[in-house]
Amino acid sequence: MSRVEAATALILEVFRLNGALLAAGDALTRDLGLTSARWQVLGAVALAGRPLTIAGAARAMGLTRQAVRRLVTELAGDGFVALAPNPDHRRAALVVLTEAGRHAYAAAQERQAAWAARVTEGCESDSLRDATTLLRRLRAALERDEESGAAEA
Amino acid sequence: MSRVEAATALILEVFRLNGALLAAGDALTRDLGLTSARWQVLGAVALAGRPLTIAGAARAMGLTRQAVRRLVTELAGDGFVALAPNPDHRRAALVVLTEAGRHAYAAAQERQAAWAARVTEGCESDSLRDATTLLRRLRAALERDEESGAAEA
DNA sequence: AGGCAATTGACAATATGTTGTCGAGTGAGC
DNA sequence: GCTCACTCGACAACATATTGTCAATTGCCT
Repeated sequence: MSRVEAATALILEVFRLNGALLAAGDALTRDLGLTSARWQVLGAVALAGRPLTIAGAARAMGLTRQAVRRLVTELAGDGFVALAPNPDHRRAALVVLTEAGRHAYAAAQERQAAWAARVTEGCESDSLRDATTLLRRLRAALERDEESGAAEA
Repeated sequence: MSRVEAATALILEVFRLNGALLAAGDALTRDLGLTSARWQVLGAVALAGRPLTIAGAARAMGLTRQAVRRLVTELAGDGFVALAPNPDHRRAALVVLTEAGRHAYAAAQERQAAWAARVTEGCESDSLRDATTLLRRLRAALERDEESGAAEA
């Protein structure tokens, strides 16, 4: 199997795994009023160390501002986050977790830890790390390729 | 870093890479009238070895029938595929590539090979294979976990 | 034959994410 | 201070994919 074939197989598996992970995350957090996407937003805000704007959270998650904005609007409507005035920028409010948001996120995180331990049973930590490193490198190369002359090929 | 932390990092990277791959595939095939999703449907049909129904293609791709149905309807509208009567099942028609479909898929495949060779430069084939194997195992464990008692946890 | 469970395509509702566009706000350079 | 490029949130349009539901079809079991 050539390198290109191996890469193609990896890509297709990433697509499948992505779908399966989203489904698993949805199931894991459904009764908390969360979904995979909403949970990930809470995580970005919770783990940032400092308050984030919508655009900042989007950068932290690798999504577009617009996608995160929609999720934040919904999360705010459901009381998981609130928008606090930003002293440094009148227009770009800061997304902060409410008590309910912290609570839901903590519950989700607990479940995820148990779940992750379960499904990675028999996996070496090193293998997981190696795979992560490879995917990261691949994505870096891919993004480099895009912004270079790939468009006019 | 614990196994759970390593798994979490891997999961987040899968989400990001998935998004980046979709964007790259869209850019790669835009002028052919394709997208990542449509291209993948053509691939499933082209590589199956035998004619596929919509549900069969969905299974081959790891998506739902409904998602594939929509794409097939659009692809048929654009002349990339056609629906042929299925001798074995009056209701479930067979998806077949048209001449235009074969043409577009071949062009996309050529570009993808060059692209994959470019972005995997410096990656060992073995590393790609190992990562694929790990992701596959992870997904298998995940799907096993779902259908077992994970829902009532 | 007759019934029944599983599969299939269709349709609807919803969630997620992208691109494109716009005006408001910010900050650096002049 | 002015301008100009950049960033930001908002809005709209669209692509992708899921769940839920339904009736038609099929094949198995009795």
